[in-house]
Amino acid sequence: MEMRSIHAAAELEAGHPCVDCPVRLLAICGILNSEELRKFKTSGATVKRAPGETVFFEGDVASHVYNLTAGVLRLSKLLPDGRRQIAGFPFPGDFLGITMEDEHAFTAEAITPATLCQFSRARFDGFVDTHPLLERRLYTIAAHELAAARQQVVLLGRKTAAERVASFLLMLDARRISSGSGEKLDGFITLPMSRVDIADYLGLRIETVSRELSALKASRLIRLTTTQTIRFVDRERLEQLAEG
Amino acid sequence: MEMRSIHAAAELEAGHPCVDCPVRLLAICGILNSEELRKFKTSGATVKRAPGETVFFEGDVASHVYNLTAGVLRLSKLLPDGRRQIAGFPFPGDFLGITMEDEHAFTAEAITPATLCQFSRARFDGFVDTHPLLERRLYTIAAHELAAARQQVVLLGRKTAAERVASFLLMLDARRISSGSGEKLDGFITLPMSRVDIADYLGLRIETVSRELSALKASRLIRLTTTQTIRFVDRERLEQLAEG
DNA sequence: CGAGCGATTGATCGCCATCAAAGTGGGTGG
DNA sequence: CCACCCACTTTGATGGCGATCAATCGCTCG
Repeated sequence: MEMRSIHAAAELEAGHPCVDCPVRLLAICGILNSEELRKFKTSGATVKRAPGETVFFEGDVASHVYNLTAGVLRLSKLLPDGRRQIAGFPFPGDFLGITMEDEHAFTAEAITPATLCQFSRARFDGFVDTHPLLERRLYTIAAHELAAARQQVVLLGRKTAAERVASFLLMLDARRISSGSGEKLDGFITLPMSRVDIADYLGLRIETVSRELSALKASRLIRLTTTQTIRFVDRERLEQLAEG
Repeated sequence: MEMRSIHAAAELEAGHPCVDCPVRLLAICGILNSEELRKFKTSGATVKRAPGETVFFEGDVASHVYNLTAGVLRLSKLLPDGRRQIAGFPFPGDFLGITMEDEHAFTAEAITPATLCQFSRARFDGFVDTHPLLERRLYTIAAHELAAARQQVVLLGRKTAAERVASFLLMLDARRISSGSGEKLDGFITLPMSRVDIADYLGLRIETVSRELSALKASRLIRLTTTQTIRFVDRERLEQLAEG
């Protein structure tokens, strides 16, 4: 993998914006060779967002698609009275823009400083038409997101507060992204999002999330190094709890 | 549409099993011409299931994919202690088998008498490889299912019992399938599933579903002709309720 | 050092679950 | 044809989990 990464970078001319892309092989671009990638890239642009800033709002015309190269986002939807549900936390390498609708169904906001590759949807669709492998890749991504969404459906429909929090921690660990540092310390996870975001993802209130984390700590299943850093002490019991 | 249907049927040799398929144009096969369809079909088989019978269990090796041609199914998952969550109700024309995993994540069972076209996954994948339009169609289906799943996430995470039931009725109406009869009576819907199934889809208990339906009836938003047949009396207020 | 925001902890409330019982309808056998 | 049965649904009474209201803690930044 290390080898492939170096090799792929070498294929690209110096100064090509994708040379340094940290998620090049992870993301949809990973299946394109350098010549294709150059053509692809010319139709795009790099955009940055500070924490709290929005990439697009629900209801916006879905005129672009994005590839997240750095940082963490949240995908959320508001009910008329202000209730909020978060449908997911895109991480580096994730693709935004799988929809058949004209408008975005969810708002995408940065949680940490974020960098995205932006492409016009029309141009992107045209590019996909001529690259079957890219279409295949999109299908694979959609299938994975569908599986994740249905997992969240089970969590929200039938799990208790304690089970939801346990499931969430393990899910974050499975992604194994230590936001910011990029390191992968075994048995540790960093929570890039606030308690409010966690609550809105799990269908709970912030006080309940806090209480359940404290309970997990008291039961010696986890340890809270800082508010944002969690160490797994007894992963097996955590997994049992998460599965109900 | 009527014309196209007749024309398409005429292209097929007599006795071809797809001639009479009621969802031919709706389903994935709709994009294939007759020659392709014949090759495709030879790799498949027709299977039938009575209400309550299973098409596949969660955990089963996903050795086949299916196209539902008649009837209604439920996609469900059990937690170890018996809690059940239903992730969706496949209707005629729906495709089953979007997954990148080796095993099915959900159990698929018939709610009404059901008929499915079954294909070996390996053969199906091979067929998809040589038919980009089919791949495109699969991506479209996956995108729609993802949107539906995320809508359910919002419902389960943030809506009240009354809002969930109202949303559910409107969602069924949007599909506009009167199970069994195939008729589309405006302002009526037929519920092919039991109260238990509705409850397990909405993350509620059966008593709560029953109470909320009674409350909607008392508020004159709906009328219950039979337990399985619902008439919309005030759709606008129902929609307001459903959106929170 | 104080202001301010996010997180935690405590006290109480309310929605939906649970427990319980009665109503309804469809199928079967006498 | 009717009586019974059984499963499903509805309605009623009570309870508990997580929400809400409220206070304090603790960290960051000015």
